[in-house]
Order: sequence, then C-alpha cells, then structure tokens
Amino acid sequence: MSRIPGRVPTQPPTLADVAELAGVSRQTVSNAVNNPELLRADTLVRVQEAIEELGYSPNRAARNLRTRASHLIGLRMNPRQEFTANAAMDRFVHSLVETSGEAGYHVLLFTGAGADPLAGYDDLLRSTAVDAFVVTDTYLGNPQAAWLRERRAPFVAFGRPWDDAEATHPWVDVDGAAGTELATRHLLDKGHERIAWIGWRKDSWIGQDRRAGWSRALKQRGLPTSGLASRVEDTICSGREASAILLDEAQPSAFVCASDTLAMGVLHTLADRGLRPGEDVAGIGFDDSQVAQVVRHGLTSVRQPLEDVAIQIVNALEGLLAHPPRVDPGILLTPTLAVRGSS
Amino acid sequence: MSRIPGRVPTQPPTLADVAELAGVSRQTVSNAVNNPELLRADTLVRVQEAIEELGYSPNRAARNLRTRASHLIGLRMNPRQEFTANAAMDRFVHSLVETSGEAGYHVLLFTGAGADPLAGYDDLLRSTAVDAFVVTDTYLGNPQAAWLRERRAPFVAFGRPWDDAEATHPWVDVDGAAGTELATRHLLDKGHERIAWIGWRKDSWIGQDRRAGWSRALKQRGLPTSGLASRVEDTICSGREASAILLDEAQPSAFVCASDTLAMGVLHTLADRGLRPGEDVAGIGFDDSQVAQVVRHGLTSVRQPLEDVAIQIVNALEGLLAHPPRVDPGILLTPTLAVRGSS
DNA sequence: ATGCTCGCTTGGAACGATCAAGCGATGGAG
DNA sequence: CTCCATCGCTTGATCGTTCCAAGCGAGCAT
Repeated sequence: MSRIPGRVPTQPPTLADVAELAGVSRQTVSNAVNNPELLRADTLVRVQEAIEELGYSPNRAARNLRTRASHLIGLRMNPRQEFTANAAMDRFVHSLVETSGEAGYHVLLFTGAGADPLAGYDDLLRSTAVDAFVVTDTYLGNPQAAWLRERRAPFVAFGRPWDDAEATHPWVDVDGAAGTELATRHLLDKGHERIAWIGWRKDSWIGQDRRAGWSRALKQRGLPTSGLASRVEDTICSGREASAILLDEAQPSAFVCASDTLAMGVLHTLADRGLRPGEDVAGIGFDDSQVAQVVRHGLTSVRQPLEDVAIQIVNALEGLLAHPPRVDPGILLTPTLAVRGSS
Repeated sequence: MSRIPGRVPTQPPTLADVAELAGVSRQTVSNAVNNPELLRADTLVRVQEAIEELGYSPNRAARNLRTRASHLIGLRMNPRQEFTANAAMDRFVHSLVETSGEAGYHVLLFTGAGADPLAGYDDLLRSTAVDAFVVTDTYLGNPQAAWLRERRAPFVAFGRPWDDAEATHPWVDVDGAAGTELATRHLLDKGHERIAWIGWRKDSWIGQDRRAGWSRALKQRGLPTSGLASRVEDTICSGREASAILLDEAQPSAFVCASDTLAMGVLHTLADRGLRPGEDVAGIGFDDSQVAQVVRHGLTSVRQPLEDVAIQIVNALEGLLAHPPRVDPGILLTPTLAVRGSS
C-alpha cells in the first residue's frame, strides 16, 4: 500500500513508496539497501535512482524492531567530578563517537541517576534501547562487569578487570606503568638521578600501576626509590604539599606524578620557592590535559592514545555483535610522552 | 500470543506476556504503563505486579515505530579543536544529558563526518532516529538553522540567531556582554581605572558581544576605552603578545579577555615581566575552564550557567515536541563571576 | 519435449507496541 | 421499563521493516 496521492509530503517516504516508483516489490528495495549483490545490475540502478529521488532512508524504528538491534552503544557519563580524569574523558568520547560512527553505530549518553549506578544500564538493557555498552568507570574494580555479564549484555570495558583475572569480557586499556616508565626514563636520560613519585593511595589499582612504572625504571638503573614516594589525594593542594615535603626531606631533582593535577601542585611548589620548572627541578604529569598544554612553559605529560583505544573498543564491539559473536582478548596500549618545558 | 512454553528466557518479556500473567489484555497493560489513571485500582496493582515479576520494560523500537517518536535528542559534537571553547562544551553536555534524562530523553551523539556539517543531521532526520536536535555551533551565523527549519525538524539552539533576527526557532544563550560587564565592574570596584580588552576579530558575533560589556561598563563611568582594546586569534600566544603590547603602549592595570585562553596569555606576560597577577596587574578570563581553576593563584573568570542553559533547552524541546507544539521565545541567561587570585 | 536447477522476484507473516473502535455491565434519567 | 451515557476493559488494525517460503521465467541437460 502506498501513500494517498494527495497527501502532503510531511511523512517521510517508505520502502513501499520507493518500490512503487521503481516498479518493483518492497523486498527488492530492501535487498537493494541491505544486499545489493542479490540484484541484477540494471534493477539495482533503477531502485537506487528511486531512493535518491524520494530521499528515502530506512525507518530506524521499524528496522530495529524487526532485526532486534538498535545500532546504538550506551555510554554512561560518570558523575561529574570537577577535575579528576575528566580531561581524558572528553577526548575519549570524541574519538569513540567518531570511530563508532564510521562503523555504523551511534553513541547514546546516559547517567546513572543518583546512587545506583546500575539503574541506567538496567533500563536501557531491558527496553532493548542499545545493542551494547562501553564501560569506563572500572577504576575501583567494576561491579557493572559482573552485573552485565550475568544479564548477557554485550559490553567492552575501557580499563582492565584488575580484581578479576578470570573476567571474560573484552577490554582495552592503556599501560600506565609503561607511561610512567617512559616518563622516568626521559628524566634519567636528562641526567636526573633522584626522581620522586607523587601518586594516589594504595586502593587505587590505576595508581599502583602507574607507580610501578616509576619504580621499575629506577630499579633497573640501580637507583633508590625509598623515601622518594608519596601517596595523596588527587588534588592540586595535595600535590603541592607532598612536593614541598619531598623537596625538604629527600632533595629530588625531578617529580613524576600520577596525574596532571598533582603535577600542577608540584609546579606551584616550585613557583613558591622560586625554582624554575624544567631547569632547576623537572616535573611530569599524566593525561596530557588542557592544563598541561597551556600552563607556562608547558607541562610534560604522559598522553594516552585515546584515539586508538576508541578504535580497539569499537572493533571489539563489532566482534561481540557479529554472528556468531567473537570475544576478543584484552588489549593493552602504550602511551606516549608529550614533552614540554617542565622537563 | 505468548511465548512458547519451553522457550529459554533469553528473549525479554513482551506486553503480551505481562497481559497473560495478569489475566488482562495487551491494551490494558499498555494503559497501565502509559495512562495508569484509566485503570481500576485493583487491576492496576495486578498488572504492576506482573510487570515487576517478569521484569518487563516496553520495547523501545516497537514503541518508537508506533508513536513515531524516539525520545532521542541529537547533539553534534563539533570537530575537535584542541582547546577553544571546548572546556565549556564538556560541562554543557553533562548538564544536558542529566536534564534530558529526567525528562525521559536520551542524548545521541554524532559527528558530521568530514566537510559537510549537514550530512549527519540529514541522515538522522530522514531515518527518524531522533525527535529533535540541539544545535550548538552557532558562532558564525548558523546555516543549519535555516536548513533544519526548511525540513521542519524540531531543534533548539544554544546560541542566539545573531544574523537573523526573524528566526523563529527557540534558542537559549548566555549574555556574554553581561558577563564581561560584570568582570569589568568587579575590576572597577577594586579601584582599577585603566582596564584593557583582549578579544577576537570582528567577524565573531560572540566576540563582539563580549567586547560590548567591557566598553559599556567603562563608558558608564566615563572611563576611556580607546587604545585599550586588541583583537587577536584565540591562542595563548596571541594573548601573550597582545598583552605585552598593551602594557607597553597603554599601561593598563587590568585585563578583561574574551576567553580563558587569552587570559592565560596575559598571565604568561605578567610572569615574563615579574609582575604578580592580582596584585600588580589583574586579569579576568571567560568560561571558567579547568585551566582557570588550577593555574597558580587561580584565574578569575566569567562562568556560564550551563546547568541552567541545559534546563531551559530541555524545556524548550519539550515544548516543541508537545501536542500541540509550543515554540518558546529566546532566552538569555546571565553568567556569574568566579573570583580567584588573578583579580 | 520434459524435467530440473538457478536466479531473481513476490506476497504474506512476523517484530511489539499504540490507536481506534467496540462491547458488556452498570447506573441514572425519563 | 426503556434508553443512553459512562466506565473498564477487549479486539482488530496498523506503524515500516525484514524474514520466509513460494512463484516464475529462463537456461540447460537429458
């Protein structure tokens, strides 16, 4: 059945409209869109012309209903913390949207309204609104992972399953230790021998990982680490205090930090004491945030390859959603070092 | 028709399943979900129990197909520019996701792949994937606005229709002039009399708007503006150079800038010359980016009420999508001043 | 000439929800 | 007692697409 002739063109054209115009059946139009190789060349051209002429595009809802797929990927926005790790997030979302767009997927943002972080997932999952999730907040173990697996919801994690080596879901992560090792080596090459670490408390997996790179690099050269490490909250203030104490008690000539925030604290301390960053004392941060780029003289920082992370995540997602599904193994990517004036 | 008895529970429950369990018809279940007031109290309870027991949630695709609505709002991510105005964007997206979530809408991100910024809109529109758009990149006029209107696509703009006073679409914007006026007054109250402006080139509507607030505040007190204004690119380097020249030629005691980026340039110049920000020379930025918050002593900055912007935008969207549609007039919100050490 | 396969096309039936009309029971008014 | 409106729920049709199985003409071998 086609549109009533005198109908206003408010309604978008349907498959049937295209079929009528091209003089073929609905199924043929559907094949022209989804399996063009099934059609004879001349028929295909005719149908494509009709599609072009009407400006037809398949109705997403109808297609989703029939195929039980939405081509949407759910991404939960972490509760907004004014500064921590957020810098990287923005870049990551950008990359993810672009990469998944090329693969025919769109990104659906949502928030876990209030206390229960699973509420948002549950709703989208049960209403079959998304095909899969990208889970990013895996910094403290990840309760979602077990929950999602239990519900057989396809998902890929940005972040290792730290506390669960047996986890079977695909994941992509950045090798934080490799990043801080890179940073520490860079300082060693510049002649520094007393290199301090300012990081997070022990219960942070990511923090422990990043710290490991620093100590590994030093130990490899037979240099000391004891007395040169500090564990604090991820605030500028903490970084500032920690660096002041370390300077007094251990006289390091350089700092490697678990975040740009902490590194900014170091820069503040240097300024307090009239020390020139990069000349008197060096400092390196982590995440290559906007701050690192615009601060005076620039802050050397470990940069996560978020574009590559997004590519790998989308790739893993395509695997999960393929027929039959393919579960990729975890992938660990190596960060780079953005060298600026502070080192 | 219900599920085949022996079927595995892989398939989510449908309306029909709930209906069977509750001993009512499909339509009654539908009403229980969408128009509960139509049911007798005891029936409603019975249906709700069945819904609860099965963990039922309406299938989005089916509902979308029937109601011709997706409850999705399209938001185009601007092509990533490493720093400009991006800071605010992140905060805005957060607020938008949260606010629209409360109104029952989700945010769908997409990118205009490549050159044609309209391609992404067109695709989503024709496939009826989204109900409406939020348009943010209206800084240089907005070609999308005319295009979307022509296609009768509902949309709300974050940003005034500068070049088209006759535009009929709803919009929400922040009064940039009020913000810079606030900043300038703040400096005047501190005793400054020679206050310089560093802004963008004339072809930027937003830049002109922000500049107007500075000159208005000065003229109101009978203070001079000539020779105190500079127009440059939005980079730190430009801000640094412009402020150096202004200091030499016009001896201002304070700067108001069109962006945090430019203000950072000012801070760099002050540091170059051994001047203390906030004590010797004051500086104020715009956007209250992360940088403003973490730079040493802090950078005073005009803060856009992005949470309120999001609320108003969602409100206008709800109007557009209501039956009958309601087209709200444009809304102009007033920013606040985040006072820090630089002033 | 017959039968069979092959390649493309065709009508019918889902997918799971909502809309519009219908229908029996109840109750108040005439 | 009849009529009709109202209430509360049920029934059939429909949204636009893809899947399924059948149709059908042409080509080829027997």
